[in-house]
Amino acid sequence: MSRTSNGKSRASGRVTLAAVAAHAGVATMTASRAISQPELVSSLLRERVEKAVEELGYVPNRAARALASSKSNVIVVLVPSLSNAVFTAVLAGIQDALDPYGYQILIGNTRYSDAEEEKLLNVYMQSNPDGILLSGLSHSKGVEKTLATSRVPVVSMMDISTDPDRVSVGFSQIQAGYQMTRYLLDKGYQRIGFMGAQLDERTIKRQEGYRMAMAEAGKLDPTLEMMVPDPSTIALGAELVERMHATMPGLDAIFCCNDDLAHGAIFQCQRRGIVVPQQLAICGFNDLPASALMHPSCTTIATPRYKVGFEAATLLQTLIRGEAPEQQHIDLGFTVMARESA
Amino acid sequence: MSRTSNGKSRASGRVTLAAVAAHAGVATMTASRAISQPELVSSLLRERVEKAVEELGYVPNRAARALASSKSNVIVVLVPSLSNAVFTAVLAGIQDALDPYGYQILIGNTRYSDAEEEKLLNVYMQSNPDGILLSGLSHSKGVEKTLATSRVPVVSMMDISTDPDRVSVGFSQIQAGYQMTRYLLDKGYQRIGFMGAQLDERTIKRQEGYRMAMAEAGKLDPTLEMMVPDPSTIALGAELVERMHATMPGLDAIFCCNDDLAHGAIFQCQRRGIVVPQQLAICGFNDLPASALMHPSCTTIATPRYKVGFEAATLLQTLIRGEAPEQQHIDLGFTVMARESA
DNA sequence: CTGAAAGCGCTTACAG
DNA sequence: CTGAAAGCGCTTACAG
Repeated sequence: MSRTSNGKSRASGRVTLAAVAAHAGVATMTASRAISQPELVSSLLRERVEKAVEELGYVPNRAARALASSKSNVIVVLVPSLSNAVFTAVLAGIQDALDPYGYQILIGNTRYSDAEEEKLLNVYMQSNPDGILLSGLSHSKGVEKTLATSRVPVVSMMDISTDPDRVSVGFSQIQAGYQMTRYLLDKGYQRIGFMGAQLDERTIKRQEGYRMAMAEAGKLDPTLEMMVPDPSTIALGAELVERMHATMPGLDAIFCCNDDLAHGAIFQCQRRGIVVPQQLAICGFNDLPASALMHPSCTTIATPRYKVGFEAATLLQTLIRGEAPEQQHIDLGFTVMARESA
Repeated sequence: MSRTSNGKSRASGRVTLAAVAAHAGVATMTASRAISQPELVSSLLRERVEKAVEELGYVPNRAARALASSKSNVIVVLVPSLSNAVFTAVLAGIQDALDPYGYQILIGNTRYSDAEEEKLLNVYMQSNPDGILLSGLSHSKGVEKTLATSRVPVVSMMDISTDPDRVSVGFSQIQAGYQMTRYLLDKGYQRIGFMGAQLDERTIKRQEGYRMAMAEAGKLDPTLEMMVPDPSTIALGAELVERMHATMPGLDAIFCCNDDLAHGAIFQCQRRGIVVPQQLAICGFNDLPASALMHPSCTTIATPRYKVGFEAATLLQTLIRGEAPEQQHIDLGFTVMARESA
């Protein structure tokens, strides 16, 4: 009806709340409430507003709402990889936990780089997020500073911290590395190698657990460790098992820091006629879907990645509401999956 | 300096552009320009503004910028899955193409549901996106309507359309299904089955290509098709190969609609002692990393998924700038990867 | 339960 | 090259 259009308007052309209100014959304020807090509006006016919304095809402007309310309803999630099935499962858990609450999730892929993480965080801070989910416990000084000055609630995922100033959801990467190695030792393997790639925080901690167990058994031998900075892939696992087999005499088992490497190692052994586990035992970490089904099936550690995402997002909401969490650090544990390959 | 703080302020507490300007002794407008279009500001003032930004730790408010400029710098991407490596590769391509231009990417996971896609799109429209990237060519009426009325540039990914009102980047799913089947026929296989899951648009089109080739060869037989709506997984491939082998007499090859199913089928054959490809040939679709490395290696179709994302995002930017694209439909092709399993 | 006014933090459109 | 004014489309904080 009352379409004000003087040539020099800056209006976007979209239907505004004011237009809806005019159409419904109420004040803008009433239209706003009818949409956001309908229980505060009489059913008569509420229905008129709803009808106007429908007829005009009104779409709320999120930027305007965020600016006026200084609540963005945005949650930032930073993960090291999107191609790694572990983190897509974490994301699924986050989405399922947040879905009913109308948050907009901003996903940042740090590509395992602290510098990239810092860059992404700084960009995402422009969106004034209500909360932040981070992967891992160790971050750049810049990230620590940004988080400290912004006072936005943060939950760390994948590992568990003991820091009273932090909130974390995950499991002990060191303990998991330790238990996998103990499993191999208990099975009687003598010369157990460690295959690590990417060299991110989690790889290093699993290696630390491996070393603890090996030292405890009096079998620690640094020449049995193969650590490379390349991204973890099946192809790399195939290549490294070849190198380890050739250069580490007497090697009878390999603890691969994740399942991709382990699968590649198993495939390569099949191709080369090395019988797994009789000639060489192989185990991995994460329990990806193929691990249970490949032949031989892959011994590994099952990790609660979906649950990590779900619980972390749930905990973050508690913090956003300003409530104190029941637990600041939630240990979701892990399970050794004994299968055919080791 | 001039900190105005009367008790009833609605200010967020964050450092504003106005504060930066005051600190630098310039007008807000000048501070704005020094940040967004520095070439329009004298170096003297520009440096004073930069210093103020640094000293105050200014973080721009993206909502305010979006509202004032009615440019969101947001690009919406809707994919059917985040756990499927195909779409994470597409996303990587999109991110690499968009990264230099400061867009914020809003990723929506439709979970292979048209209804979910419609819901997500409606929510994301509130962010007033500059452009939209969609997966596939077929969408709900609601989605079509929203896109038509909003007039936001859209590029469809994964398949190629011929519709002059659309813009698309991908390859012909039908042709790829046809060529894979022709490959099997040329190899001499007689009774070639089709294993399809999820029953999404792409599965259906690959099946269509399979049927074309089989009919052409006079070998089309509907009893050789196994179609189930469940999500495609390795476990499902293992289960379905078992059913097909048991119920389809004389079956000598299976075209699985994707690599997950094919890998599961190959693993299961190994477990059951069915020799691949001598007793049963298996091929897949997409060329996931494991396909080249597993034993036997998996014959499949290599798809340009990273490139689809990259080119689609590049094309979208052309549309956003209001330019006419050189080509409205970009066919990136595909490659039959002949390996050991078929 | 309803509404008029002011303001969120920026940029546009002018003017000089 | 610089700046004062107005406005983007909502919500907050009041008042009635």
